[in-house]
Amino acid sequence: MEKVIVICGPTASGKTSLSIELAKQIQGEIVSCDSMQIYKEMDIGTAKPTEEEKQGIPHYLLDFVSPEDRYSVADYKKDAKKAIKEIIQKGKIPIVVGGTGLYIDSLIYEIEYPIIEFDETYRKQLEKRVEKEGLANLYAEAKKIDPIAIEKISQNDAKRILRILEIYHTTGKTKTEQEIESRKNPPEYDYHVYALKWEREALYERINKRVDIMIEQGLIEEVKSILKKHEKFPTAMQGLGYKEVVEYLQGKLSKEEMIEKLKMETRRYAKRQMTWFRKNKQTIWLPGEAPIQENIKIILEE
RNA sequence: GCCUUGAUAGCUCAGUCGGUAGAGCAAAGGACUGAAAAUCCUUGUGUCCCUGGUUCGAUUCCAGGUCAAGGCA
Repeated sequence: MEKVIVICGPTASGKTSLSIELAKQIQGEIVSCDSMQIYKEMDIGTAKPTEEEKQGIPHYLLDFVSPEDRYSVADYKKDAKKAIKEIIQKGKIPIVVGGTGLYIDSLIYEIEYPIIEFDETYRKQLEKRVEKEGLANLYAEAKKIDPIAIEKISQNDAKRILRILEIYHTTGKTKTEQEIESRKNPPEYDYHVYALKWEREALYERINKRVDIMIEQGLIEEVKSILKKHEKFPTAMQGLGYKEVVEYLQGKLSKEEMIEKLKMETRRYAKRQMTWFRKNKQTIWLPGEAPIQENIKIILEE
């Protein structure tokens, strides 16, 4: 089984520089695993690696989706598998790098997502019903359809309640049934998962600094020009840095408040990422503050 | 200098007719299968400014002090 290296870790942990240095030394190519860096035009706020930073290393799944388009794990799984295959065929080693835990899991656990069209009309219909009838009604309905799945879901978790209804509506299957089917196949590659670890304080300091740099580099201008160019953003404007700047541009926050909020939200995001990555017991933890070469040594010894 | 008001959780503040205290926010921990940088769940946090008095018992009442804000000189 071919080996695939996975490098994850919270935001601002140094994944990019580690992965590029590693790729240079082992004839690797990089498959990004980041739900926001996929978008075109969103460069500063997503801390997308620049051409200079890439140092000639090919990067896949970066900068290829319009902010107007919808993109999901299912798309990611398909695109990432294709990229990995291509890299292996070239005789290079694939390095999956990114902080989107859900996307990483779709690969390392080989989760299958059958092809389903997204039913926008039905989603809107459900959202209207939430407004009119209240979420409790839909919760009750979801409970009837899939009592097992609903056990794990809070009565307030609108997204997941709607998803149970959506899956049933479009496939005629329950979420529980679908999840069982999705786990049928064993992983196609030998994934080696590494995660960068930092002391909380040190990581938070890096995050704060990174946000200041983003503002200096012109994040506000970037958001303005995206808003000018596009009208609808099904997911892109959920990105950290984008939604906060939008609030600032709408006059809901002062510039200082916006910057503070962005830092806070980014710290919280990093915390959620760490919770996610801790779950996977086969992950090998790398000290974030160690010299890059030392972490590469650990990876090469595996 | 005088008068008034305030001092309680990391922050903003509520409260205790005297039996050692609570909201929001922040924080910490967790969940996560087609929106995931999203969404959601759980949980603390205390010399109640200091010193003395009254009292079985004071964060609460009284006196003095310190600091802060406002007013008058």
